[in-house]
Amino acid sequence: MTQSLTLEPMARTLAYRLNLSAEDRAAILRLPHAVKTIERGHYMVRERARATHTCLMLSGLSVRSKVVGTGHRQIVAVHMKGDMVDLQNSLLQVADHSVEALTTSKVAMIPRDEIIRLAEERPQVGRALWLDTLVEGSISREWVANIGRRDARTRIAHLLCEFAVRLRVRGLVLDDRQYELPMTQEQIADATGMTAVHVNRTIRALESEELIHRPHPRAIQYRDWRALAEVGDFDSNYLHLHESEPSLH
Amino acid sequence: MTQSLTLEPMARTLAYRLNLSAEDRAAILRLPHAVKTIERGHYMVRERARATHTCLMLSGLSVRSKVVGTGHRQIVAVHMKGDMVDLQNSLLQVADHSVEALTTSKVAMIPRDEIIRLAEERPQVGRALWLDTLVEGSISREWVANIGRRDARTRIAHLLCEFAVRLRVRGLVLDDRQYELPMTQEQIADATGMTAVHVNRTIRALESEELIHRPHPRAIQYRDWRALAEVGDFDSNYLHLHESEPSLH
DNA sequence: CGTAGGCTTGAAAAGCGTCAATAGGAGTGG
DNA sequence: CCACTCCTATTGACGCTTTTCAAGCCTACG
Repeated sequence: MTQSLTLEPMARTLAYRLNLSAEDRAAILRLPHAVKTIERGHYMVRERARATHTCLMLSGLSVRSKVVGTGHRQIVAVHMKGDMVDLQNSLLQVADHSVEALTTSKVAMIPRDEIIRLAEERPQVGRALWLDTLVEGSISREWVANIGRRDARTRIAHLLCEFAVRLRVRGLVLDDRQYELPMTQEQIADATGMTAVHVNRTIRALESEELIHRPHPRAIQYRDWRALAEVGDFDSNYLHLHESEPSLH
Repeated sequence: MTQSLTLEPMARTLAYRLNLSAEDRAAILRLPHAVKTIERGHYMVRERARATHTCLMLSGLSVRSKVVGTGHRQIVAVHMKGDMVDLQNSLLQVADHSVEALTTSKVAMIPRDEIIRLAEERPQVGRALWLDTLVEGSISREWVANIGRRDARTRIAHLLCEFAVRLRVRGLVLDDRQYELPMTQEQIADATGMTAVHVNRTIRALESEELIHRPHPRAIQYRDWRALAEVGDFDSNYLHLHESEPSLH
C-alpha cells in the first residue's frame, strides 16, 4: 500500500523519545488529514473557540499567545516543523489561547477524534503523545522561570539559545552557526515579557559584545556557543533531548 | 475484595473531566503505593535527579521550583490535594525541576512503571492522565502570561483568585470566603517573579483597598469576588473546570 | 518613488528592586 | 515563666532596570 509521507514529521517527533513499531508509525502516517497553507499573521485557533482539529506544523513558524486585560499580548510558546500545536485545544473543550502563523506555514489538520482513537488503539502512540505534552510542559515551566527571574540580557540570550537548539535538532541551523529567526522585535518582546524598545537595546548590546551577529535583521549567528549559553544561563536539560544530540559548539 | 481508598483523590482528579468506568476507578485504587509524610521544607524530587515514583498529594501544599544562575528561585507551580506532582519527572528521564513541601504533606508514592502499565492497559485512564497533563500545561501558560504581562497588583490578585478557585473545587474555601494560604511572602514572590518586599507592599495595598482581608498572615478572605477577579484580570477558563462548578460570588 | 512596517535611538518617568532597620510571633531552653 | 532566637512581616529611603513617549530611519514592496 502506497502511503503519504505528509505526516512524517509527526511520526519523527513521536518516535523521538520512545520506540515506535513499524505498525505504529504506519498508523500515524495513515491518519486522515488536510494540508493547509496559513498566511503570515493569520490565526489557526482563536482563544475561546472550540477546536475540532489538531494542527501539525509542516513548515514555517507559529506562536501561541494570550491577551491580557490591558490589551498586551504574551506569547507563551513558539512552534516549528514537527510540532503539534493544539492537542491542548482539541482535547480540552475550549481553547485557552490563540495560535497564529508567524510566517506562511504549511500545516496538516487532523481531526481530533482520529487522534484520540489512535491513542486508544495504540497505547504506545498514546504514550508518545502524552510524552510530547509533558515536554511542552517542561518548556513552559522554563519560560516561567526565564520571564520571572532573569534580567533582560539573560532572558533574550536564553531565548536565542533555545531556538538554536530546537532548530538544530531539525537541521535548521547552518554550518556557520546561523539560523533564521522570522520574529519581529515586537514579537520577541511578547515572548519575553519585555517591550520592543528594550528588546532592541538588549539585542544591540549582545551584538556589540560580539555574542551574536545579525547578517540581516531576521537572522541570528552566534560566534561562541559556550559564551552565549553562559550569558543566557542556558542548560538544554529542560528540552529533554537525547544526549547524543550533536552539540552546537 | 476490600480496597484501600487512599488513592481516592487521584481517582477523583482523573474522573473529573472524563467518565471513568467502575473498573477503571477500581484499577486506579488498586495501584501499589506507599504513603509518606513529607515535612515542611523537605524535597520530594530534586532537579536533575532520576525519579522512579509519581507523588500524589493527599494533604498539604507543595511547589515545583527552578533555580536560575543568579541563585534566585522561581516557583513554577503550586500543588494541592489530588494533584499528581511528578508525572513529568517520572516519565521523562531526568527531573527538570524540584518539588518541595510547603506544609507538612501526606503523599502517596506510586511506582512509575505501574502508572505506565495502567495507562496502557486502560486507554481511558491513559487519556485521563494525558488530559491532566494538558490542564497543567494550560495553567503554566497562564502563569507565563501573568508574570510576563501583568503588573504587580494584577499579578498578585490573579494568583489569589486562582488559589480561591482551585481550593473551592476541593471544598477548602470556607463559607465566609476565606482560605488558608500557607505561603510566606517570599514564596509568593518566587511564584510571581517579584521580590518579597514588593509582595508585601502589594498585598497591603490590596488590603487597604478592601479587596482582601487577612484574618491572620496566612489566610486570605475576599469580600467581593467580582471586584477581586476584575482587578486580577481573572477568568477561570484556563483551569478547564466544569461550568456547573459552584461560583465564588 | 512613495508608503508602511519594522528598526533604532534619546530623554524622561515609573515601577520595582535593593539595602537596611524594626517589629511581631512561635518555638526552645533554662 | 521568662529570655532568647529565628523566621517572617513591615516600612522607609534610595537607586536602577525597564517602560513610555516620541522622533527619525531604513528597507521591502507595490
